[in-house]
Amino acid sequence: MDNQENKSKEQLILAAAEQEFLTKGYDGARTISIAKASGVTHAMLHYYFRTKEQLFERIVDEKFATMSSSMFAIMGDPLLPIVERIKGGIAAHFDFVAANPLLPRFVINEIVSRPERYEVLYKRAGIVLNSVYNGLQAEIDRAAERGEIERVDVKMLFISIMSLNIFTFVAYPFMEPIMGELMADRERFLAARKAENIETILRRIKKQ
Amino acid sequence: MDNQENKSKEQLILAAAEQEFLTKGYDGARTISIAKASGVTHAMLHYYFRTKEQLFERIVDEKFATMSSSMFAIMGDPLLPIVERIKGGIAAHFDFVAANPLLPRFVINEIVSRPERYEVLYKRAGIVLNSVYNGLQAEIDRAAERGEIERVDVKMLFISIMSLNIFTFVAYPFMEPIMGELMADRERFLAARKAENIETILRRIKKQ
DNA sequence: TTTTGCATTAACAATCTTGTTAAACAAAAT
DNA sequence: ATTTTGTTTAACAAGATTGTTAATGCAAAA
Repeated sequence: MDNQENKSKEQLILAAAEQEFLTKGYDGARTISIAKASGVTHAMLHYYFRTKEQLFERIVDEKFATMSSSMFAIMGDPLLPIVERIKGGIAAHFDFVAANPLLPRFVINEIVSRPERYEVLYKRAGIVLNSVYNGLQAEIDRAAERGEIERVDVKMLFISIMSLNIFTFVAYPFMEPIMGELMADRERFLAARKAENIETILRRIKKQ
Repeated sequence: MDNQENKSKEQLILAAAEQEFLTKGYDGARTISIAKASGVTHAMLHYYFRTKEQLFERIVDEKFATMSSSMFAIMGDPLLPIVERIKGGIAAHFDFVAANPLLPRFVINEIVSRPERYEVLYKRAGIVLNSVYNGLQAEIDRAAERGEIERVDVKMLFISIMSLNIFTFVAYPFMEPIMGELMADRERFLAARKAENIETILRRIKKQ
């Protein structure tokens, strides 16, 4: 037992479940369609994961972890000078979201539809992030005092970066048809968008 | 027949349906729970709207119209000088989204889950918006030639404005618990955020 | 070889959800 | 007064979806 075949079967179900849940959400997902997509019988899915709920939680846990690590990407490389650091942070975060384009919508939908469930998880994440922000805020304040950049609130800056980067992907299907040629070539558009987001944020912190 | 009582009953169902669909989406919504919320029997809901699908479409139509008019708000007042116009456009759009905070997530989710359904609607909207953009782009180009502002792509600017304004509300439940005191007072935070978004965009177009 | 324990299947049970229908009802029109 | 028209209710039908179970297979351990 517990051989490669088993592992692989469980993995197959998880992979199919991830796809199904990320695109259709909990309510839209069908266990039978997950089973079909992973090539196992419907009963097998329940044998491995007992309930749809439990299968879903496996996916949610992983996705929440991925999501929070994406937020640390914005921090950038602490060894670089502050402007370079922020520049690299934006780019890293953008690439992260580009590699997981379905993630933000999924996480946001999940939190909106069952907020109580994540309260505990959240309070903790909030505390961790807060101390991390404080460090960066201190560095920004020092740079501002040296006259290198404008004095800004790091949390506000983070929200702006996330807004610009995430919205690009969350709203892509919404905007693609109404933006004409600008978005016709996806790769080209994403590269332009990434540069635009960096430019927008750098101008925000530039000393005037 | 067709008296006030009837009108009011249909309206009650529509109001409850709007709330249910906007918060839970099509799959998560239950006709029986809409009926309960509006104080009519389950059969009555079907009597008035035949199917869940038809009831949903009534809501979708209205919401899509609201959404597209929100996009025109970004245009601002054509009589003002360009910088003031953009400033006013951002503020108007922000207020619009603030008044309909559930709208963007609903529209995006709907488009992602059933894209084919909105293709036609979309191609038309795209054409309209395109010509509108062109007008504004021309004005921006003239102002840039006079050296008043930086030369920018108006579509990119629009995406940035939408990103900053919409993400604030879409991700509010996600960020509220991890941003600590910054978001503790909602009114205060939204006012600060609105100012921050305007500042960010104005700096983006400022001549350096 | 027999036993043990997990894996697998097929059939089924229970519940939920949408949607229908027939009958009762109310109000207005004839 | 009776017919007509639209409203409301209760009961039910149909189908989908999740989850269970009993029987069987199969591979390793004893």
